[in-house]
Amino acid sequence: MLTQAAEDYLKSIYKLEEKGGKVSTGILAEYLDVKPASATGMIKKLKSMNLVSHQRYQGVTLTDTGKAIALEIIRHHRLLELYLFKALGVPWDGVHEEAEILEHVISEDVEARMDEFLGYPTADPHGSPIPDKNGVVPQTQSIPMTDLQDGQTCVVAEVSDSDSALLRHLGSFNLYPGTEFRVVEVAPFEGPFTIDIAGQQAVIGREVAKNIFVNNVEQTDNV
Amino acid sequence: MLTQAAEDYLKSIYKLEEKGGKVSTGILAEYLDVKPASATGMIKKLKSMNLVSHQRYQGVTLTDTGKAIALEIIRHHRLLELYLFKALGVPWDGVHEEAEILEHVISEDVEARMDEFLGYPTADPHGSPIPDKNGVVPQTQSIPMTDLQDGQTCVVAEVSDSDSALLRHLGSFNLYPGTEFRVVEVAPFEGPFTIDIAGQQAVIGREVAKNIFVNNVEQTDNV
DNA sequence: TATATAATTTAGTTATGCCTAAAAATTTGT
DNA sequence: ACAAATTTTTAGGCATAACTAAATTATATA
Repeated sequence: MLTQAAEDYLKSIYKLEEKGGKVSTGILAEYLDVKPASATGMIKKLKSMNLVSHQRYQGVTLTDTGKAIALEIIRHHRLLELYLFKALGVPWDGVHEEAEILEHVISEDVEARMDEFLGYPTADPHGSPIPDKNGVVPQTQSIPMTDLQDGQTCVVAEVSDSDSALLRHLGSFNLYPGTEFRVVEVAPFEGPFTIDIAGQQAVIGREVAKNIFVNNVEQTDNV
Repeated sequence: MLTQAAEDYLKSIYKLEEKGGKVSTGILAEYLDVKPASATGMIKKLKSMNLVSHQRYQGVTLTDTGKAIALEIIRHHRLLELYLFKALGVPWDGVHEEAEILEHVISEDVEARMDEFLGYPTADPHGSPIPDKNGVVPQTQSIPMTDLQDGQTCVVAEVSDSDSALLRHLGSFNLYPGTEFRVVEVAPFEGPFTIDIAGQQAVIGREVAKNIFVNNVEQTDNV
């Protein structure tokens, strides 16, 4: 059994690999809020367990085994988020913190039972895809809200899940995955977005918009 | 926040206080499967946090604060057992092991939501009382099955929860809390009990019977 | 291509937390 | 009161996981 810290490192390496290319010790350390030397230490430990590949100064990569474990933990996390949300009514801005702890301790049996209860879901309450039990991640195609233009209609696909204040803010506009909205105006010079959500207007700043991903984009210039 | 080990010590002290009188270092150590020196060490640590009272060579007692924490953990454990059983269908011989881990990590919010979902229950799947959120333990009066005589009818109140093989054995007879049965015969010389459960006869050995507690005992010599 | 800068690794330290064996202290039983 | 049993103290082990400082290696640029 891996320690919680080791699991967190694997999960972080997976996420960093997914978003950018090479995962350097420094980037990993920054992501986990530890010093680079600490990351080097854990990388050596994970390498000795054949969970990562690593050559000095060349960044780190998950092995197939390491990737499987990372996906398993991400699966736990997202299933838990959805389960807590749907079965126990935990507010969507609170599920991340709960899942962050529980993801390391639930059994495979409980995982399978939650999965069944939820009807084998493919996305968590923030729209992030839930890997299936074989580690296959459902693919979605979404673009950042910051790429939208005036007059476009779209559907929220996913929002960043780690800042609960942001989630509460989005919730106050009813801006959840699945919500449709139309871009009324994009203010010039990197300005905010004015959008229309079911008849209600809302102003969304750039920094917030960066955390929102959408799909089903259509041009609907007519009001 | 207490460590898991510290919480386990508090829980164990509570259970030992409940069953017998004085909790000596040796008894506690044996119960937790550690050496007496380890127990002494933890007792000192708990004492420094005002969770136990202790005078050298005189055994250990929970303070009010320590007792409250012990009851909180026991509440977590038993609520979890019932929740896993009812909401997720985990078999009753498996819920103890799961709860043993989760009891240390669930939040108060999740605890409260499980409690609400379950309708503020007072007993877990093995019949053990669930302390309420103020630490009040529902009182029940039950007697060991070994005290029963021929011809008595009773209802299973509680069974020991820590041996899953025993639980599967009882399950094979449908002998759950709430199950009614009649004692057909008590074999002499500390022999086994022959009982009738809804028309099915079963033979229950002394060692098993010691782990079963019953109430609603009535004399019903007539067949 | 040399050198300055940045990133990474190594080595050693700190801190936590729980455990044990052996020796010393204390209590208990007869 | 003495021997036996129990408990405590002492001293140390092991594992995890973080840190700092110094050394090493890579890279960027002049």
